[in-house]
Amino acid sequence: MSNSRVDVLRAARDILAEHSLADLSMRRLAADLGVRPNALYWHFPNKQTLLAALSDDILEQIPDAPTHLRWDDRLAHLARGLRAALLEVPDSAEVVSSSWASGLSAKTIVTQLAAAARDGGLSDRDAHAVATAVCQLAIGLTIEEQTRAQMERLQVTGPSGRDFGGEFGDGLGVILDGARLRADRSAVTSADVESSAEVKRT
Amino acid sequence: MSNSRVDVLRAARDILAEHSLADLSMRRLAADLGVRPNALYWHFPNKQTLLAALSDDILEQIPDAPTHLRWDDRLAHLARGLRAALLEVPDSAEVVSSSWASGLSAKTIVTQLAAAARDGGLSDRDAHAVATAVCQLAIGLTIEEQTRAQMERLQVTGPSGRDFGGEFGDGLGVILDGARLRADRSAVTSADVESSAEVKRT
DNA sequence: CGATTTCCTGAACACTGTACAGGCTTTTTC
DNA sequence: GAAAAAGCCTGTACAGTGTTCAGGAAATCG
Repeated sequence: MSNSRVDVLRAARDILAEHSLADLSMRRLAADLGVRPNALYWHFPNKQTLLAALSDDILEQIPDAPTHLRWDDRLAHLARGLRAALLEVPDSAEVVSSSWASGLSAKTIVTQLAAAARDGGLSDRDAHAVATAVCQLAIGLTIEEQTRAQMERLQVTGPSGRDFGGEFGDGLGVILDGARLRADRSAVTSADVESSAEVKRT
Repeated sequence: MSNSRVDVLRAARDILAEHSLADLSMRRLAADLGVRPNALYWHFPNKQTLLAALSDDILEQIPDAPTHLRWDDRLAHLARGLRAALLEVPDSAEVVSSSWASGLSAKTIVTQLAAAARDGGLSDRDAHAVATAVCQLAIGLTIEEQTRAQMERLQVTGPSGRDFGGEFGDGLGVILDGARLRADRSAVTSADVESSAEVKRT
């Protein structure tokens, strides 16, 4: 009869899925759970941390990259997984964005992406740079896409005519090219120092 | 005695500068202008479009890139100008992000960045991809930075220890590397077709 | 002068996140 | 099996939010 923390998160997800972030109020969420609004404050200290937990929840759906893939393909795989996970839940990109900004959520996807980049021979700095560039691109573009989708649903605007999937693929391609270029560079500069150069390109 | 549209925008900027986005309510803004809240609805149909105008206002401060620079340095110049303009006004990155998402603001910086990339010989698609990657990186990272700054100001959190300037520089470097790689590619593939190849790299 | 534009007021509506104190069940412990 | 503790919720309330509507004063223009 009583709700648990995961019940709350599931209900929150459902509101996003069937309505929008604007409809995700503490009152609405409580009503869907058959409970008074302040009951939610037993599970979460405030709305912000609730949204952060929801954000982590959504990003946990990203599948791990197959280990047999080359590092750059693994990067691409994770990146597309991130975008797919965001697209799965309407307005989730905005939730993730503000949760990352508030520092209340995990950002494990960044470390996963960075790990893949490091496998390509990139320095920690470069690997982290690639990871953040990919994440910001995915999140930023998806915010735009999902906001448009919501506006179209409310009929306040017609179709944008933009191909967000294409834009993301193009941007990802540019970043990956940059990453590969740096992988090559570090391969030649460390060839006489490192012996276990696992780089197998060209 | 009566306020004009630009007065409202200036007052809104001041609230961001001296307080935060959370303090930028219609009531607070009206109070600062010595006016009742609903008076603002003569100038703007709603808060969203007010914020979009504010966003355009902030991004107009980005200086044009010197024409004597090479295309990639011009790109870097514009990118740093974008970041600098955002850092000038606290919480402006979040304002710009939601204004872009709502489609109510101009995004001229994207076309400027894309134009610079096209000067490097990139296709329209690639140029646009580079421009969006740069913008999303700048905006996304600055949202995090400014949110942290606000939290530190309210003492809810200690210093993050992150070097946002460095992270931005690194990410920008990766994207620019990707852009340069594509510039080189299109230079060789179009060498036998185009005669006016202005690319002067290596 | 009258008409029009520009800017504002007063009052109200339907919301929002959150705080405090207290109460009922279910589970754990001695 | 009684006592204690967890877990989850209620009632009420506060202080704020964006926005709407009808109306009004003051400046500008023909």
